[in-house]
Parts: sequence; C-alpha cells; structure tokens
Amino acid sequence: MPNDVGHEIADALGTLLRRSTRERIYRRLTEGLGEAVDEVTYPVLSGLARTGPRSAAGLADEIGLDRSGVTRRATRLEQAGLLRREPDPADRRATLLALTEAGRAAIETTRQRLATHIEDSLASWPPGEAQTFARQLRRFVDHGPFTA
Amino acid sequence: MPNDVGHEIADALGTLLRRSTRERIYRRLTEGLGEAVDEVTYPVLSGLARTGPRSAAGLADEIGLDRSGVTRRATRLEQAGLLRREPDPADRRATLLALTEAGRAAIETTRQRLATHIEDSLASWPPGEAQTFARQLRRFVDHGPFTA
DNA sequence: GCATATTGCGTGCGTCGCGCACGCTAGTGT
DNA sequence: ACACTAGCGTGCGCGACGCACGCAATATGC
Repeated sequence: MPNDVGHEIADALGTLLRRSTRERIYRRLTEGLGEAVDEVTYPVLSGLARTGPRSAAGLADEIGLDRSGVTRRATRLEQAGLLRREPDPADRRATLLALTEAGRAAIETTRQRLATHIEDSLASWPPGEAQTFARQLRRFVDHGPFTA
Repeated sequence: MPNDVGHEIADALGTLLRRSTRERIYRRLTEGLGEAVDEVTYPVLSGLARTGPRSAAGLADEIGLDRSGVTRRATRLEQAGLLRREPDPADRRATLLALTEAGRAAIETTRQRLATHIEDSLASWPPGEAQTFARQLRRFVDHGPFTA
C-alpha cells in the first residue's frame, strides 16, 4: 500500500481543517477585542501584521480575495480603529492599509493566546517531540503539498 | 522565551490554513466530478463517508452548520445523484442521508488524489521522516489544541 | 387512550459577504 | 496634449447562511 502515509496525513489534515474552522476557535482567540475582529476581518489584520503596510490590491492577492472585499473589510476595521488608511507617498492614487497600535495589539493578543493554547495542549508530549514536530510541520508547510 | 514552540506551530498552522482554503485546491481535487461537488457540498460528502448514513441533524452538528444548510446541500447532491435520502427504519419521521455509489466514488477519488499529491511532495524527505511526521500529526490532531 | 409536548425535517425570509463591472482619480507613454 | 493604464471605492446581483415557522411523526403526561 504505497499511499499509506499520504492517506494518513490527508485524513489528519482533514479533521484538523474541519476543527480549526469552527467558529468557537475564533471566538475564544478574539474574545474581548471588539466585534470588528471576527473570522472575516481577521485575515486582513494578520496579513498586514505579516507584511507591514500594504496596498489593498496586494493584500487581496495574498489572502485570496477580491479587491472589493478587502476594501470593505478594511473599512470596518478602520471604523473600529484597528486599521488606518494612509496615502502612499510614492503613488498618490494608492492608499496603504496599515495597522494602528490597537490593531497590532489585537493581533499580538490572538497570537499569544493561540501559542499558549498550543503549548498547553502539548505539555504532555515527551520532551523534545514538540520541537521536532514544529520543525517538521514548518517544513511540511514550506515545501509540502500546499506550497504553491 | 517559553512560547517559542507554540508560536512556531501557530504560524505554520496559520499559513497552512490560509493556503489550504484557497479555491484552487478544491478545484484540482474535485476536477471532473461534476459541478455539484464543490467546497460547499464537499463537507457533506466527506462527513457521510466518515460516519455512514446519518440524519441531517447529526451531520449538521458535526460539520458545524445549521440543519437548513445541510438540507439544502443534501438536496443539491441528491439531484446530482451523489446522495440518497432514505427513510430511517427506526423512526419514520427521520430521513437518513446516505451516499450513493457515485458519491462514494467521488469521495474516494478526491481522497486518492490528495494522498498522491501529498506523497509526491514528500518524496524528497529523508526516508522515514514522513512516517514519523504523519504519526505526530495524527497525535497532534487527536490530542492537540483542537481536540474539542 | 387521548391531548400535549417534543423531535426531525424542509422552506420562506432577511442578512451578509462575495465577485463583477463601473466610475473616478492619478500616474504613464508617445 | 491626449490616450491609456493602474489603483480604489461603490452599486448590483448572487449565493450561502441562520432563524423561525409549519408539518409530520413520536414520546410523554394524566
């Protein structure tokens, strides 16, 4: 059965995906950050946190969305004070989307919560295995089936 | 920095989730299976494949959806011949959702495609590491942060 | 044994997010 | 100077969703 490993990983990924798209997860991670931060607007925040201030078009391309969607989500976040539109000094028709201090704080909070949650649930693993798993997972993500 | 591993895994999972929800992935996996199989109806098919014939309510609960959504998706799949509604012999008000032979074949095709795709992209890994990664991933999914 | 509550399903309705297409403004090229 | 392109935001129609309702079948109370 040459495809054993593939099926094993595929099944595990399947349940992982299913579970992680549950709304509850987002709720717990974004609790208390204001109702503007939800599973819809989150990718905009986290995208900006990853790449820094950026045009709507570039961000749309990265998070796999239409430009109009980014515009609308950005507007919501802007009204909530988590995001700021600033004119691109190099191109006056462009507007850069940038996180405000509150936006960065919100992202950092969720990041910290998630990391802590993961660490807690891995506390019972044999020492060292969590590290090797993290390394392999990173490699799997970077050079694996979903690289493109 | 005690949260290093947590952050490492969290970031990897983040990009993994982002990439795997890209529409292209579904397109490639479900290519040629008819337009009734898409990222909307897929969870219904795969849920039934996992658990066998089942009530709409139970399935809705598992895939994290309202009953009405399952009803509508099931109707689409039923019209495409991938799913069958059969009366529950034990409870005459209930209707069980069950895969037809075509439905099972469709799921099996995507499963096989995904497994092959994963195997291919892991071909360059050192021998044995794919196996250990698969085992650890399974454990991560079963006893990890998203178990509940 | 019959009335009532409960369970299970499907459907109408309002809402929301999406992609598409258009208009407007600002650069770019000849 | 003038067409042409690039970048944004908005109106529009579409599709999926959750909620609430109605109907049928079953469980429950007396």
